[in-house]
Amino acid sequence: MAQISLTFPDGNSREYDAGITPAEVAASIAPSLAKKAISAAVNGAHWDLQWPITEDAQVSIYTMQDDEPALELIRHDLAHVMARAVQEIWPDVKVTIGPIRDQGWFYDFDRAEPFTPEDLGQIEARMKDIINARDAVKTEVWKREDAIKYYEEAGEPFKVELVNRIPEGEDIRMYWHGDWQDLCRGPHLQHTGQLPADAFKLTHVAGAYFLGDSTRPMLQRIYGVAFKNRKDLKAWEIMMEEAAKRDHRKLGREMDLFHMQEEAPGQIFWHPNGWKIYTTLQDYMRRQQDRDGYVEVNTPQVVNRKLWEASGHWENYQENMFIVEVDEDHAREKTINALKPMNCPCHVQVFNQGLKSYRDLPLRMAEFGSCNRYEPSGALHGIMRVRGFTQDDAHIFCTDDQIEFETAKFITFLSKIYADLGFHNWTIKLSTRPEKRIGSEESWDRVEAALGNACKAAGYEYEIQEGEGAFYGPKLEFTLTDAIGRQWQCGTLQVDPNLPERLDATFVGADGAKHRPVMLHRAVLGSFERFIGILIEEHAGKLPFWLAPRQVVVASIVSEADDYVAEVVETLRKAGVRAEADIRNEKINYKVREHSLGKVPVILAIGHREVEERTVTVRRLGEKQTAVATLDEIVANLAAESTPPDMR
RNA sequence: GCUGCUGUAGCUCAGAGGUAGAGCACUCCCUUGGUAAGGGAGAGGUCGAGAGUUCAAUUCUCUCCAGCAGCACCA
Repeated sequence: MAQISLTFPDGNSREYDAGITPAEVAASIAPSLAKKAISAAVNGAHWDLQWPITEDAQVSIYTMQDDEPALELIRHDLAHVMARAVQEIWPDVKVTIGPIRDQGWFYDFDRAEPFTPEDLGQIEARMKDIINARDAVKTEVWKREDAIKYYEEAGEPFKVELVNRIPEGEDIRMYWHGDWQDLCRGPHLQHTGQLPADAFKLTHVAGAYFLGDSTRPMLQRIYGVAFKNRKDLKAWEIMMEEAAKRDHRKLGREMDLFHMQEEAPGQIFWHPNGWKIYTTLQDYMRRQQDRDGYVEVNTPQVVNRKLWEASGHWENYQENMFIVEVDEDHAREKTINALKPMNCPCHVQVFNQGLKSYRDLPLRMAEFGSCNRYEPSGALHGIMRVRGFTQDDAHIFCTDDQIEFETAKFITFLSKIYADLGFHNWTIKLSTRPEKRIGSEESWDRVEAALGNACKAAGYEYEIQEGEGAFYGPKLEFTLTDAIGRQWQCGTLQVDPNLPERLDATFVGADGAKHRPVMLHRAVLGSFERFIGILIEEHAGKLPFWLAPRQVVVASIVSEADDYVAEVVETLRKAGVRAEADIRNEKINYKVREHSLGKVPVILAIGHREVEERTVTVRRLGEKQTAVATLDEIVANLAAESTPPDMR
């Protein structure tokens, strides 16, 4: 038999017979290692202990000490164990796929009856039995015909389809956990006893389409999470509770920011507190735009379908537009209009008024554009995904040659805004030409390069998303990470030569001839509604002082202080601080509790002492400690703090 | 839009085939209290909407609406 040379992490090499498995290699090193081993790395690939090694390779044996492979295997093996448990309890259930995901895994089943929460408990119990049985995991590579025949006989139509979908030349690998069998690429653990019986949890059931295809029947998906030990599972549970505490829908109610109701699904009734956040943010954005060379416009809400037909939106997005019909009782002839779902066609109309010269370019046209989209009911989510929203939208009309400079300028603009708003952790993704596209290869080459160069010029790295661009041009996406690690795609810049073409936008060039401008669609926040939702969750409601809708409550301790409370409030307001009085007949404990829950950043308490000394006792949200300040001091400090970051 | 679940007072939730309950919030009274709930009294509900079964429906059934979780979607 041929010999191969395996090199280990410590640099030593040993000769083995070709076809040796990592399990045997581990045994040759130490019996204890063979027992502890979970999988291996062979030339960097994650390798099952049972897979043969046929050529010289770098090999390392993984144990549960190696976090990444350990978690991958735990979650993946648990997916199989769960599917086995389900089929043991309900033999008529059909299995489909069960990949790992996030902190756990899911597995999709076809079953007439819905799974109930009680079923999940039963499945979990059975899974623990399987783990305790320490069943061996076995694997084999099968011929396609054999696998198909096997699944046909087993009555597993989804598996037959999955086997058929495996590309020619790829192994068709079968796995067994005990007697239970599944089609799987692997790798897997040695036996089910390597799984932690106390560090996983089935979280919920939901519908999911087979292979994500909404034209196919819906399956039932069971989600689970798993970790290496009980402690990590607990930490995850605490993290979930933390996320629930930050939920903007809950905080929106508690802080009296907004509400939504049945009569206007997906639309927001902003209360005074929430609207203060909104207008403060909008004022800030307007200042940034003004400074960065934008002009601001405002365009109609209800626009005749002719424009949407010309722009191409009618054809592609009619289903998602709010249609407004005006009938003959109201007008001479019936007209069909749509609430604008986006601002760009209207901006082209503004551009098209009068002749534009190359000297007018780049023309940066901004609008806080109120848009309405008929989003599918299942997509709605608090104020994050709504049917009525306002974009911080702008279109930069420019020449091809100006794309790179304008993009770099935009990235710099966006980075300052994110920094001002407290987001320092964000990334750029460049989406390149998709399969279905218009335009020449040369122009795609040029524009993709322009975007990439612009990122570098602005000093940022970017990640490429192959084939994810729009059919008419590439785009940049700006994704920020929040305080608890969630990612939000907010900013975007999209190159569009198509719409100017469709709506016949032109400018007169230096040569006296008409030319076609290109449009850069761009947004920093995305929509105010969603961004405010993100801000609320990022800060768990404790917004930075300048954005906090209620900044200061001046609370009396005794009613003799009422006049001085009024004076303090008045003085703060004159200094530009949002202050209000609380002179209710309640104890200071009660007032502190209530305003703390309302996330008011500063409470000024006023009793006899403060009245006499013309001071205030300052209590900051989240701090137990109080401090005494003179009225002059506190007004000066809070006025400074209330100043938006760009005006300091 | 799809699958599943949910809808009872402003909020959080309990409840039962015979037209409803708690805590907090609200109003009034007492209390003037020094940093996360002082005490008492009172008021408040077409039980999401419509239809059906029944002597009787908020409760059971169906349809619709909305919300929640996930999927699909996100120009």
